[in-house]
Amino acid sequence: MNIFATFKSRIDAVIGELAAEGALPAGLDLARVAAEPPREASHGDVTTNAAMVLAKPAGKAPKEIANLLVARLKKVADVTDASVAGPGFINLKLNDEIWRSGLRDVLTTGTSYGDGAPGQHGVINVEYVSANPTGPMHVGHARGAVVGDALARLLAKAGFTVTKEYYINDAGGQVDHVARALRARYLQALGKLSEEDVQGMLQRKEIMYGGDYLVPVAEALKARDGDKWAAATDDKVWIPVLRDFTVAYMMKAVKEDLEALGVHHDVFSSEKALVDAGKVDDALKFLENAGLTYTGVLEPPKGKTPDDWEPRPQLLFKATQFGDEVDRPVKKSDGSWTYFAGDIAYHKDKVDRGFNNLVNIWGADHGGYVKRVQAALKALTAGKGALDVQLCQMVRVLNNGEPVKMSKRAGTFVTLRDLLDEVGKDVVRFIMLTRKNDAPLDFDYAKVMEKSRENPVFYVQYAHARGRSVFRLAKEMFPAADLSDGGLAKADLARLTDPDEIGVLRTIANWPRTVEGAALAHEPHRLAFYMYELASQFHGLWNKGNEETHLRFLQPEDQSVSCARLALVRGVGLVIASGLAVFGVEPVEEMR
RNA sequence: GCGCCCGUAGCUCAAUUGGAUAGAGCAUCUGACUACGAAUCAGAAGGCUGGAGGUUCGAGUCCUUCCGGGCGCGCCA
Repeated sequence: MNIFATFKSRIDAVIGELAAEGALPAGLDLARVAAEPPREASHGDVTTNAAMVLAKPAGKAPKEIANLLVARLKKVADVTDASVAGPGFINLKLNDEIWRSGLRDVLTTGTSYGDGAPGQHGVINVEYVSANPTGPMHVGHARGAVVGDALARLLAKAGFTVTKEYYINDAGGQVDHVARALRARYLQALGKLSEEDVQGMLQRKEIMYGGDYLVPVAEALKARDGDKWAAATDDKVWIPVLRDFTVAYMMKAVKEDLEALGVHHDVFSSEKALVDAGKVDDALKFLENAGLTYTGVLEPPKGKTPDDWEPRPQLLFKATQFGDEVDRPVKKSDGSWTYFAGDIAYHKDKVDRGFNNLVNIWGADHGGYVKRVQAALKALTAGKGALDVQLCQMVRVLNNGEPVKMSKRAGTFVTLRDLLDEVGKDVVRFIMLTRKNDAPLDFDYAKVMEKSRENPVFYVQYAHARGRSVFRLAKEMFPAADLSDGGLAKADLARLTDPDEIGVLRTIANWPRTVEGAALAHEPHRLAFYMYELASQFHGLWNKGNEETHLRFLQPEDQSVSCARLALVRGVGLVIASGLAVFGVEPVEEMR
């Protein structure tokens, strides 16, 4: 039960009554009326802006409306007081019992507390990672993977039906380049080239990928095929073979990395399969029939004409009709499709599979690409499809403040494996979600393992572990008590009276709002801040008991109050566990 | 040059998406351990939200413009 949603509907009902009696105009739009927790706790328990947002449409002063509403709201269930404040806010004070009943909800629903009604928001497709199968996953991919996965879990929790998807860029020039690089490493494995030869080829740009991660791939190819491809001269023959071999090898590695990170996709879509099935041709035919493609010549970008610029007629998509700055090429000069053409086909494919609500998680370096894909989606769906692109900024990897250098070209970059080996899956996942994704993130090996309040993953886990340790002790202290969630739900929660105890219950009551808000905004990181806040309150309460012993959770002489407080401790634990589940992080039973 | 993102306490970041007196942590200062694990907690101090205009009951949030930073800008993906 979402307390704020409950009061939103009660407030709406009061407005409806007043309208029915003629005190307010009928048919007011209540969409902007909100029932929220006030920022300032001293303002009460629930605040509403109703009087202010209705002032203009109702043609009355905010305070006048507020006074009308306050008189009625005082009589609404659970309200102990209502008052007008500031420019027309209405502050409601509630019976503490409402927070206690919120805690009972947590105990009876467990970690599904805060879930939206399944399917209430329809279907949605989240595409993330989509790393090129040309090398191992690095930190940048890891951030996208975690953000996408957490967002998908969050959306599911809020009541979306979610499909998690990965787009494999296994067509086009990059995978051919990898095939050529693999050929060099293969010849090296056969003893026909030296390391110096390979580095020379790299410097002369004869091959584009030089990382030694291709060495084991070459060994594997040699193990399978011997020297079968050593003498092959026709690159139409050997490139497809080596390319497919690399792609398969890399995708296997990528999937293993994702598995180790706890990321699972429902669907893997292959660009090559799309091309082979003729879907790119179909999609472009679709746009052509709609009159949205033409052959034209693009102007060079203003103020920055590339050295080798030459005007060239190309097949273009009329992206400007859908909000993009320029029309975008869909065909290369050699007649093959551009990457964008493939992406048009891919997004059409998603739409054809029934998805009109799409989210893509990309690296920030693809920011310039967003508008054209959104334009394409509008063109493909007659404006009905929605595509939100969440861009992930850089991750700076540090060790005790020292930057760890990354360069994919030189083959030295921080891989996802490095991260996992260094700090573990749960820490990687949590830290990646402690910033909004469009802000750069510092990932410091040393700091994320620190056991201090500065380290949010530790701080939140510590709160959970502390709660568990109370239960271990409680079982010894009250062997006969029913400490199951169901048993605690029956505890006499009226024994929870301290303002800080009620404060924790307030935060717990805010969890469903937080989940829904974060889901609709596509911002999973909000849950990290929520969990930190809840942990902070819990630690505060714990420590208060150090000085005021009557506030300690366990009172050996008073099982009734102990059980009420255990219910609170359990509620905190369940909400934290529920947030960590969205993050794909295991709550710990004890700190080691 | 153009487009997108960003600019909040000395530092790292929040701010319920347009709400009330802009909040946390670190660092600084002051306190609390014969403990429910102090790996923590309580308190103090710290601000012209980059600058200037505008929109309205109300702006860190929206619009315009300038300054500063990041990313990108036709046959890479």
